[in-house]
Amino acid sequence: MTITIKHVAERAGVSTKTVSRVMNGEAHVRTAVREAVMRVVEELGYRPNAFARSLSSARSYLLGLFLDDPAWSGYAAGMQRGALIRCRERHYHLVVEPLDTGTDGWEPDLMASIASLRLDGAILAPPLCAMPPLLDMLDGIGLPYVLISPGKDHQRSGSVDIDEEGAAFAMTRHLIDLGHRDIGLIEGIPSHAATPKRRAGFLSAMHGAGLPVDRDRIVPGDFTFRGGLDGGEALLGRATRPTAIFASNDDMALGVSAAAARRGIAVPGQLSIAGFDDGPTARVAWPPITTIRQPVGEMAAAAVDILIDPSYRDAPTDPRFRRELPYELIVRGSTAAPPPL
Amino acid sequence: MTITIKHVAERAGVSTKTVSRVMNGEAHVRTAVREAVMRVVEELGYRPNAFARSLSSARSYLLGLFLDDPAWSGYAAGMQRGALIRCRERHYHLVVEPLDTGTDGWEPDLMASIASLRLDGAILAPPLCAMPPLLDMLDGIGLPYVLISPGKDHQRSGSVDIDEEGAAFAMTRHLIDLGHRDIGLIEGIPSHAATPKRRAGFLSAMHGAGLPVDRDRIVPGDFTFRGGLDGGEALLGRATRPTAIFASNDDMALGVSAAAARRGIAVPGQLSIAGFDDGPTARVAWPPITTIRQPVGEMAAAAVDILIDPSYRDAPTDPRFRRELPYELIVRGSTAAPPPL
DNA sequence: ATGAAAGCGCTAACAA
DNA sequence: TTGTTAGCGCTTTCAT
Repeated sequence: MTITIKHVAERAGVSTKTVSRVMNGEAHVRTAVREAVMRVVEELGYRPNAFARSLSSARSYLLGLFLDDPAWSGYAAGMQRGALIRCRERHYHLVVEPLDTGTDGWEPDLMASIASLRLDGAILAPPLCAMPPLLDMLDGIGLPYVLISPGKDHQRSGSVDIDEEGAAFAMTRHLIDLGHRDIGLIEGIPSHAATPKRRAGFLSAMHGAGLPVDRDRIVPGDFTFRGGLDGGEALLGRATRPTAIFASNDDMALGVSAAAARRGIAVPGQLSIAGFDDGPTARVAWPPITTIRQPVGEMAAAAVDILIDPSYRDAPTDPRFRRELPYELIVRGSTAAPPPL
Repeated sequence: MTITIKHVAERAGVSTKTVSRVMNGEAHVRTAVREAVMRVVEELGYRPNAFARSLSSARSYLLGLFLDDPAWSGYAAGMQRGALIRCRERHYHLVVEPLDTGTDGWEPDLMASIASLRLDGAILAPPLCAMPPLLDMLDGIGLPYVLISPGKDHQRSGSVDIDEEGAAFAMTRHLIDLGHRDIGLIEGIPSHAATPKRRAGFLSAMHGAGLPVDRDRIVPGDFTFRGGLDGGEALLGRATRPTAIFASNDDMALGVSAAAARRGIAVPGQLSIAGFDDGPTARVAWPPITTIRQPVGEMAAAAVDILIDPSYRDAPTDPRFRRELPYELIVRGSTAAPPPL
């Protein structure tokens, strides 16, 4: 038989309401009573039933993490891990909702899930934060949400971000400082807010150093290994090829690495390669990839903190709910000085 | 205001119990009534409150996925994805519980979570299935569970598995068929049930082909890139080195690949490398890794099916709840004939 | 500071 | 085949 609040109340000689107060850390309980109750709780191993609690109170103690990441990459995994850990610390639970916004019909599914679980809030990972219809929908049903690395829409809600443009600038600067003059860029999926920002950082570093950027040095990508391979092939197949390639994430950097290997181009001797994210794959390569560390776990944790903040619901646009976390340039073996002319 | 079962009942002119029956697909409802109710449900956009349902029925419609994977590798991610998708199809929800059994104090946390969520069942990913104390604990509280790739303990409960030994045999055979005679093996973490099985498959293929296996051709590993790198260094640093290395998973195969690159050993020209799992990293390498495809997603889905089966709870040891899914040998660019002598 | 009573929205058991 | 009556275990409201 499961132990309920009644058992505890009876045993402690108080009312169930008092036990409830103690369990929720509410005020107006004498220390002696509080301690007595706690003792009985320990003794009996009482665990409040999450369903009963959610049913009677307005809160569900459940947060949703919405992901649209078909590749289920290290990025998504890191995000989830960070959110999960923080949720547990705060006595919340996390419900992961993988969406496939590429296919039709995701909307009712999501709605059903939200409605039946009475989520207290949601974390939207990119590229979902750049989907106004989704945000509108959430606004419509009054579900608070926090955006991770949003684009323009970050005014309407809390958000956690890094300085994408600054990071891309720093990486490009690193390559320039090594002596590179001709650098190629492989972009990310256009729908990700990070894509234009990373390009902007790249261009501003190049232009700031007085370096021209030829139109054919920027090629599209899709954040996958395959995309990096194709982008790398395109850049390395040109009559004159760049001495460095900046891929907009690590998986694509690995793709470039593979393209170089295929063509017998030594990395970093003849070609420097840079990535972005510092996901698990960046270290699982040879040479290991120079990249930008994005603290995905901490970003997710920060999002949880924001959602749990009792005042968030009423003032989601308050600037203090917009956080920017620091990135870090991680120099590894894939970048070096360009080959002598 | 949220729409409850009462609103639907009233509007449809039936009792709440009838609505409940319709929602749960129970029998004993006339088609006409069922349809009428469904229409109202659609009209009002009614979504049953999961908490109320769980509170009054014995079930929570929640399954737990217990993972102890500090690296949060592609393996764990694939497992989760598979479980998540199947859960959604079956109108269940998944709660992911990352455990750290390496550290003390995980037990009360887990217990609290299980108790307060009233999980209907749990999926135990390796190496948790090889932890008798955990299984005992779950048995103690009467929580049904399914083991993924268990070792000896698979008698006591439902399980989903592949033929680890057969798969390792097939991979070794593949290398032998290519002409390799001297093959190194990098093992996995000893606590994983798969480790001894994969070694057994390796040895039986070698011995079956009349090939000796020197003691120093088998080195320990830990399923990480770093471990593969070290293992590779060890094997490639010997006076005479093997012409092929079979790493017990993909991440380690990548490590071997890196070790080879470091020493200027061409893959597959001078060294063949094989992995296991066919996780995301196997394709994110150059050359791509020859490996064993383990259908992790389907394995997790199968585990969900078993847990949801109404008769599972009463007969967890029934053989029909022990499933073995097919593996597949995936030949990619990392294996080829050995170099001529 | 504490308690009694009344639900939260649903399903189980029983009745009709 | 359908409806009625009690709860599930907790929190809320309102007393005291």
